[in-house]
Amino acid sequence: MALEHALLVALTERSGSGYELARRFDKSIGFFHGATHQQIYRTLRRMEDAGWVEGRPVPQDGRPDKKLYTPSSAGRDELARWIAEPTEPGQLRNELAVKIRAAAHGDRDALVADVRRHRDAHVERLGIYHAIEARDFPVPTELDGTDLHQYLVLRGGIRVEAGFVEWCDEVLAALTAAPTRTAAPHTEGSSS
Amino acid sequence: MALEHALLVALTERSGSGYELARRFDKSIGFFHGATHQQIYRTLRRMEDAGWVEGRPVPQDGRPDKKLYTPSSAGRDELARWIAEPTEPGQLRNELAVKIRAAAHGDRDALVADVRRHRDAHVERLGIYHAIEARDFPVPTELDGTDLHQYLVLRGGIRVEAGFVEWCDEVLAALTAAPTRTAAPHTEGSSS
DNA sequence: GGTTTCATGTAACTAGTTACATGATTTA
DNA sequence: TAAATCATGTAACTAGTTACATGAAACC
Repeated sequence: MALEHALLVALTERSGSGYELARRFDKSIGFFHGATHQQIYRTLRRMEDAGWVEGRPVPQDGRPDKKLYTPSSAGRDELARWIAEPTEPGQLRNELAVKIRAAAHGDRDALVADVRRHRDAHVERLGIYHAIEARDFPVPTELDGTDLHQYLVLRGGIRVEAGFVEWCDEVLAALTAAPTRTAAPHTEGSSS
Repeated sequence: MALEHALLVALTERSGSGYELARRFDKSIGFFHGATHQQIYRTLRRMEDAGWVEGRPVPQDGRPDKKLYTPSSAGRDELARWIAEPTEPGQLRNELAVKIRAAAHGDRDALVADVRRHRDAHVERLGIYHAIEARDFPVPTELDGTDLHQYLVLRGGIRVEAGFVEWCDEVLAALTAAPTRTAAPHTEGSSS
């Protein structure tokens, strides 16, 4: 499981509560490993039981106590162990791809609309990533340490999102240019 | 859930047993939605309970009976309904990205070796996809119907894999060219 | 006075993984 | 004779999702 290790990385960079980690995940590691707050709370408790992190309750005025987690030396060892261990490339999952495969068995116009929605979503994400790149890493050749690693992950996000946009464009071009000859063209409301 | 729909697509194209579907998944839809045989068997039974498919036991000589599944009209309706429904772009998951973020807290050489392994794996997959493209789709402009949809999904696979290879190259160039200044360079066996 | 933020939690669920079992048949 | 293929299954587990609850504070 990588969530534990993703949390260890985040906590090594800065201690935090479950709530704070859920926030931080939304805008960095979360690009490549999302997690809901419930998952994070549960995993942090498991990690505490395993002795990888120490949770210290911090009373607060006006608002509920928070539990501040800090990695233990066992946690830091575990993180180093995991980094040294080879990772499996892992399975891609893409529902849109399954849908495109299914296109012959349903409403093609609806599919085209959905591909457009995906294209828009990827364009938006790409814009966010480019904005982060321009703001935080204007001179990438001088980067170093954690800054460099953050930048490289961001570059991965940019490549993946740009790739999806190009793929959506290719799919749209193919699906809108050549009407499928298996169904009658220009026919609205196909009856089964 | 998309596995049910992925199975419906596969069964609409050709009826098959759970075992056969597990095989087929390895080399087409499975590129974008892998599944183990247990998952497939379980899902097929659930789909049969829901009336989306009909399973007919087929006795065989010498080997165990197989159960041949065929989509029902309710299943075909469900597939059409699902295609018309918008899909969420969904979360990326990439363990290697988490590892790169973690690179400052572990053995950098081991990470570089792991990125190389990933690069090799993606190059290999890309080679497989290119081979399929050249063999099955030599003239993409003349494609049509299910053939076109298969081709478009394959194109997505090619773009994604090529993107990963380029990303790995970028990461390797950055991690091997500039030794991290946070740790002493040329030092073997970093003590904590 | 209604929404958003902070902060954590329980409970019930769906999805996916790993290990193991059966037993005949074909291939090396 | 050992391994792989065909074909399906049970059982136990880990991972992830969805819905709901609590309660004060700050913001509009």
